[in-house]
Amino acid sequence: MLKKIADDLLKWYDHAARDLLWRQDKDPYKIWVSEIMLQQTRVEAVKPYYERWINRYPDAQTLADSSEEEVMRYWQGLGYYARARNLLRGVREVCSSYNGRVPDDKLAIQSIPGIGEYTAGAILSIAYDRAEPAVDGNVLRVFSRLYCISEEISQANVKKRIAELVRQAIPTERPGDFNQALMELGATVCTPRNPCCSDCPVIDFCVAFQKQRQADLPVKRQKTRAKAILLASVIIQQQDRYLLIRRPNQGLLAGMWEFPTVEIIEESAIESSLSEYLQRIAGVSFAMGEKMFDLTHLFSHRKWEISFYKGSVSINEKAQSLGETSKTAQYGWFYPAEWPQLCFAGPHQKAVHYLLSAKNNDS
DNA sequence: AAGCCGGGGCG
DNA sequence: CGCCCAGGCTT
Repeated sequence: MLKKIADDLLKWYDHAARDLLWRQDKDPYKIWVSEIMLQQTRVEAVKPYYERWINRYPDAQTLADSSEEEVMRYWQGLGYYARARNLLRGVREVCSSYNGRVPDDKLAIQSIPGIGEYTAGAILSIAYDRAEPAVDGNVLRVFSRLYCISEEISQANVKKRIAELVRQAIPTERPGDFNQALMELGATVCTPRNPCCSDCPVIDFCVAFQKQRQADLPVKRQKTRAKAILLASVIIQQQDRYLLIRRPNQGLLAGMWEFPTVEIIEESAIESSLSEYLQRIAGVSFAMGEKMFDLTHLFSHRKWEISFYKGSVSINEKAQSLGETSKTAQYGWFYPAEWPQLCFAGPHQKAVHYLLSAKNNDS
């Protein structure tokens, strides 16, 4: 029975599998990169990033030798930026402690930063032909339906049970293809909404389909809604350069650049709040100008509503502050021509596009 | 166990 | 608009 599921699934996979760059060889480093990029990220979004990445960093050593600054630029726009930092750390660890070879041991590989339960199983099965489960959101959904599991799937014991069910079904011949086939099925047929059961290669084994419960599964607890936050940002220009500030090294959008921004607590206190902030961060006196535009940006757990204003700083302190720009500074004055070299926080990247296109229309 | 961490596509 | 995605780490 389990054997038949694996056979049918693999037969389906052999003709239904999408042609993806990272499926062209089993280089553990390349599989690793693809799995990290694919975490919580759709295949279509990953494609261009993966291609550019492999062209620039074809092997672990090349990546290990690169600067975090540059690596972050190659990741810019993909989201979840800790993934890139962990990948760089992990690759450096592999080069220094494992002689450049990605470990094939479950315990060792899972101790590498950024590689957890799922990614460990994915790399071991795909790159090393090891019969390890790789249980991601797709597999949880597929199995919750196959076995009609109606408990909440984020619970640790439910995940563990599903991992064991997968383990029992893994064929020894093609464990990597089997895991990928499960994910492919979840991504293209056994989808979250409107699963296409008529196309399913394992419909005969699906308990949820037999009970017509597939639309009710998997059961997930509801997430807390994104909290709205009001922000004010200022565009400050001095002699063709603009003031930018680097966000703290921890937390949301860590270490990325943005226009000076404060949270609006009191509508009437925007200017004083910005003044205090700019005095503290950059040591300049500030005067607010006209409003330029509004912008909203939705994260998974937060919603930013930003108003952008023009602003200026006092002449006296200008000369002093213009000299402060440096790569490691928490703030700096940059020409628009330098902006493309910087990692902007998502919402501010939108503002940059707006400003640059407005500039081009002027000239 | 729950919260944090991005960005985009889709119904 | 809300949901979800080839999750991992921190608290």
